[in-house]
Amino acid sequence: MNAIDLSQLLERFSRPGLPKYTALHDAVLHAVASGQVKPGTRMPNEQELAQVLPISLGTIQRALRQLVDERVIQRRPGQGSFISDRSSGGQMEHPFHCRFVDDSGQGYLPVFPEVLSRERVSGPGPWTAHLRCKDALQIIRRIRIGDEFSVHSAFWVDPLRLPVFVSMPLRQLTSENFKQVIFRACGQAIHKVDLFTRQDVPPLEVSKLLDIPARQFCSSLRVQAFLGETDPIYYQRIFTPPTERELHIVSDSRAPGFAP
Amino acid sequence: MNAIDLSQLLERFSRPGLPKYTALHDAVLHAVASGQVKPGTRMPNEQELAQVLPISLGTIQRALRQLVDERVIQRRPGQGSFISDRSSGGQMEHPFHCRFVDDSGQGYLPVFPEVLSRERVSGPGPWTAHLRCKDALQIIRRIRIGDEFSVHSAFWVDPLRLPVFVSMPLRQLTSENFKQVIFRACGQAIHKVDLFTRQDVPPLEVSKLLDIPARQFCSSLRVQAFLGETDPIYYQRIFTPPTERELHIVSDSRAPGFAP
DNA sequence: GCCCATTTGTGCGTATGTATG
DNA sequence: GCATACATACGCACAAATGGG
Repeated sequence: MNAIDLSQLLERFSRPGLPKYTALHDAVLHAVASGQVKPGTRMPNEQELAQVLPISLGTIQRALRQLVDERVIQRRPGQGSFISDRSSGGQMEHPFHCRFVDDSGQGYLPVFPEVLSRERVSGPGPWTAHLRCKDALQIIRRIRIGDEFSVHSAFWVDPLRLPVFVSMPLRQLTSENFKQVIFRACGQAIHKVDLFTRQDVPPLEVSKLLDIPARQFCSSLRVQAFLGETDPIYYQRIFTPPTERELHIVSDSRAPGFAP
Repeated sequence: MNAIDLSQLLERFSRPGLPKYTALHDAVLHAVASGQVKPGTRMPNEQELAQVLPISLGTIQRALRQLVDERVIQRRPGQGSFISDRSSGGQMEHPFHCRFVDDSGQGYLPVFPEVLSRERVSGPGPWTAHLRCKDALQIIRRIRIGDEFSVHSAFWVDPLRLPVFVSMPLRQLTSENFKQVIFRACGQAIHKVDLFTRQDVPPLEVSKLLDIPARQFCSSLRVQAFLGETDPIYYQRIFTPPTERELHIVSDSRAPGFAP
């Protein structure tokens, strides 16, 4: 990753009204998300960036600090700034905001998504309150966790807003990371995600697909995702059958929030 | 909340080696956490702070920006900076990093904690891997959610590190917010919380306490909390009986993390 | 609708401290 | 000890949002 590449990326992500530190943040994020730079890669140092880019040192530091907060990069005095391997890693690493812990307790079980259907649906529906649009594009997937069990995912977006999900070939949809697709399409990262969980009996067709008894209680997870802080971008519902596997919620929550 | 009070607080939280923006951040946080300032209160403006405190404008802005990120304050151009009412509110608002959603879907069910026991326990135990100490102080609580059901909480800390939990009267322990206690004792906020959830059968005595059938599956939540980013400070295990109530995980996760 | 004071938000340039190899 | 590179901090200038007259 050299400063020239970043300079070009930066132009693409610069828009009038957008703070420079956000543009730089998004440019780096894109370079990582798209696989253009591999984990471990060293970035140009602050000084060089400040010379090559039309951004001052302090502003560059602010952008990099945000990337550190988000675990996208790591910075070490005397050494440099490096692309972190935790956040993106490879293709399609973690399908949710949560991941199932493997036997070691350190890593995560691999996931294998399979798209079952993609269609426009008319509202009102579960997505309506969050997305604030009547009709939606619905993508149903079955996602195999390791070689142990499958979860069922229903995903809704506004097709007018994200036509990319309509046009993208099904085959590609299978291997794509949805968050990454949204980031590429909107030029903005998903920052806020609200999770709601409870025990629930899934609809019959879901039980059938997951190959579990009818009326078997599952753990249900609703996901409300926002672009930036307030802008609803997708809605999702996931059913997980009973399993001994622990779900790690990456609640990296930087908020203090007082309570035991 | 005036600048003079903050100035005194700031001195208390200033330590050699500690960045000024952290000291200011912690001072404000303490003022909020301890209830000295009420939600909605207006803070002195940037200029005034920069004049009264031995901190420059840019540094003050950095501290305030962090507080905004953490939802402790809100800032509005042309108006000022205000203590947010979401984060702390009052006494003992949310007992977990998660809260049960009420009927309206907007608010949360009230919680009523009850301390069942507090004792030193010898390791190794569930806490050992996280806290990295053999012996621990264990606090068992039953927490009533609304008037509907109860959850069971086991909480472990290192008594050498947080003797306050040993010395505090039981009655006070009941009404205290544990995170707030830790903040007061350590002068530092809990930033990182790892959550792990799965379906599990609780021990018999837990089933009995929660008044549910033996061998009834419950939702189990493990909590690993850190002071700052890496310093383990407490470990907790919570059993929730089957309920229709949704648990809202405040996963305010600012990390982008790519995936649908 | 428009001007204006207030307050936050962004950005620059620079200086100095500190960790690493 | 020394060069490198990040970390903190300062002071300033101007832009942008808000609310009141």
